[in-house]
Amino acid sequence: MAAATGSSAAKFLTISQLSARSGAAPSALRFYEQIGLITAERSAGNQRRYPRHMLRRVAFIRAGRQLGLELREIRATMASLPADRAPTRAEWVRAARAWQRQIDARIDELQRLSSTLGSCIGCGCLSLRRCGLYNANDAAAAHGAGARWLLGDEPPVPG
Amino acid sequence: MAAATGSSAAKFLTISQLSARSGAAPSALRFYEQIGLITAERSAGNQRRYPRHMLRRVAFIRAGRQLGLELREIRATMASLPADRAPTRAEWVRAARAWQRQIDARIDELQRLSSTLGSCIGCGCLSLRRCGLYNANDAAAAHGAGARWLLGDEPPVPG
DNA sequence: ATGTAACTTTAAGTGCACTTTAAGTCAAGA
DNA sequence: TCTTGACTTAAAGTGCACTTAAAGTTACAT
Repeated sequence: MAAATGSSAAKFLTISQLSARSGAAPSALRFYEQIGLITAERSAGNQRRYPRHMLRRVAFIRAGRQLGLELREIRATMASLPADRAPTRAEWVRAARAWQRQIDARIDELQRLSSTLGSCIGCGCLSLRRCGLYNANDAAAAHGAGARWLLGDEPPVPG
Repeated sequence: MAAATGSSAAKFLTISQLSARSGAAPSALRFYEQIGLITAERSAGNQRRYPRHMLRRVAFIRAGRQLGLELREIRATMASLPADRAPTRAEWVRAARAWQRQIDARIDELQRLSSTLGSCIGCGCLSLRRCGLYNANDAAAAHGAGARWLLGDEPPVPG
């Protein structure tokens, strides 16, 4: 076996070890480093060496991506976590709660849309005037146009 | 006032009328046409003219995008809707239900992740061995690496 | 008839999150 | 020492969903 591969009890991880255990491709890890999401120390020969707590950090990033968060949002949340050591319990709880709020907001949004669609199924959505969803989406209405008339093909002029 | 702008009771809509009422930019409408999501008839002078039911179709696309669906998924769902006329109630109900299933699946996924994060907050996630989330994410596990060790920095070797 | 807003096209550009490529360097077993 | 896999870099490429630009045409009130 070549390089540092296999020394699983070592203090530092190589990029392929971190990749294998975090699920992020090596190229992704280099990219994360480029944009300042993670950092790496270097070996004598200029290869990246990651302290073990970096695995938690990368896992956190991957989990965020799975939740549909953008890297910039993840970066914002991670700004409260230390880059050079494992977080304390209090630090971790704060960060995790911030995410839970974002997830829950997204769930609310989807549930609202799901129930909109539900009523929509109920009414058949073939007539705007009889559709209870008429102007149901305030966020879109605030934008001026949006999905105000999700189903209708007539302007909101009563009569 | 120039062009067809303002004739809101007309049988056909211009691209800017459809844009204003659907919330999609004219460039987006042209793009949707390019990839076959919508179609347009043409005026004598080669300008796009949309039948009124096209508004429903575009609204459907926009709603799907808001739900986080990709255009290819939206296209798949819309394949069951007629391109040249308003859908019947039965057609609409089928399509809407297909979406509701997708939304609900996404909600389930997020709720699972939210509760994972919740337990995670509870345990502090500073020790893999004591963390109940250990291997909680089967989807990731199935992929080989994934977020199997969301929080830990040790391999899943008990003892 | 004229002015101008709205339209047309094709091609290139944008932002995100990466991946791939190319050319070269490092690490370690045989 | 040699070989080979793992690593390094910078730059270009990918896929998605559009937007912007440039150059020219159409529609319509006046």
